[in-house]
Amino acid sequence: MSVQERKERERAHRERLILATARELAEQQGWDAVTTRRLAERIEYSQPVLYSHFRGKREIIGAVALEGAAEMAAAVRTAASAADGPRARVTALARAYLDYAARNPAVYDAMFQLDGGLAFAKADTPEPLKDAFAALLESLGEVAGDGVHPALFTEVFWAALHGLATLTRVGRLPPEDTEARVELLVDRLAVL
Amino acid sequence: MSVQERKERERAHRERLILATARELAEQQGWDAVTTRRLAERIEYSQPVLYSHFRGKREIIGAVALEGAAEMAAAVRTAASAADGPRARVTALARAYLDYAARNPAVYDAMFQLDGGLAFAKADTPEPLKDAFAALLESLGEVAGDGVHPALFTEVFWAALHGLATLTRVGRLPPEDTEARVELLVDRLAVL
DNA sequence: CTCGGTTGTCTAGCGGTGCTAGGATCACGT
DNA sequence: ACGTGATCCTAGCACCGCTAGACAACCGAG
Repeated sequence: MSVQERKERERAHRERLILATARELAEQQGWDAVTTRRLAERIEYSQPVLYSHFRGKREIIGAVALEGAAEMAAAVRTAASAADGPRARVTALARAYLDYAARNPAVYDAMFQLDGGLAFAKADTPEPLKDAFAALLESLGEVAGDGVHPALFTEVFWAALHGLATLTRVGRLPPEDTEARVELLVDRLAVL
Repeated sequence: MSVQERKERERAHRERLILATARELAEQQGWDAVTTRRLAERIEYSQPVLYSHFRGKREIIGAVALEGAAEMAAAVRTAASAADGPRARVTALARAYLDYAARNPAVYDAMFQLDGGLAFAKADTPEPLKDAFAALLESLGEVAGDGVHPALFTEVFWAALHGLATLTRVGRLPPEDTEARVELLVDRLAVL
């Protein structure tokens, strides 16, 4: 069965190559530039090969989005765990979130702006997405305040971060004041 | 010169027809369904006519976005002016904002999700966009709190609303708890 | 070692997209 | 009545996501 195993390894390797290439291309030139033809050319295979790994372009975007969700969850947890006290934790979380979005705009787009064919707020929500929300909940739940459901508070805080990230990204909010906005958000929303 | 005037009237009328049709089609079947061919067919003209009014599809989306910004500014002002006291005003504003986004998802997409080729946070920002922000500022400025710049506060509050609107729209936040989220947001962010 | 069959890949093409060049047609002013 | 200029349409370009069908390369059995 060694032959089969080798083939599976190669196949998995190529799948990672596809995703890495798609992501790289998207970060460099935007998702519009990620066409199946260009992507195929970059990985030095023909177009149909892509379809033996993914159902279509949507699924490629979705796969990149899941990667991003896992990375972001890790980034948020790392930042939060390195901070002392609830206030520092929440601030670090917010900064880490916005920082990730700013540094990986294409991945963030894949997660929230584009249609990656992913389900949400349902039973069949992919694990990385649920875990990313859980990562936020871990630090935000403790500052929800009395009588406020931690999940509801997390949703609102998350929505605020998402709004800041997207509006900043499209140039509607000047990037200079990001730090001031984060402080205002944490000061007001969190019950410390 | 009456002939020329009549032609200009007809031309303006046709331009409104294009925008109304694009918007209707987008609300019915999403922006993906708004192709130049379908749009041309619906207005009963050939494709190139569209290009005598707009540079391309982007500009059509942009024009719909500007319409939407004006409408939303009006909706927000109406809601705010009908409320007594700062707290009721801010709550009404938030509800009006989210309500407009929920009732006109395609227009909201044109404003914030799609590339309508519009400039922001710059000198050449179109008037309706600046005015929509001004409409928010009018009611939100008075609850910014001491030592907080009204514009900065408005940006943060707006971002939170935008986040709630978009995350709800794509199914990431369950719509049932919208009211609870609005109350939490107003309670915490606004200084009453 | 040969050979049948499976597995994998590519070429070619379909219907659709946004956009445009060039010709026909119509309505106007003289 | 007629030349002229504006207006509109037909036809086509290059590109898109996606797929059918031909072809080659490899595997295991005899």
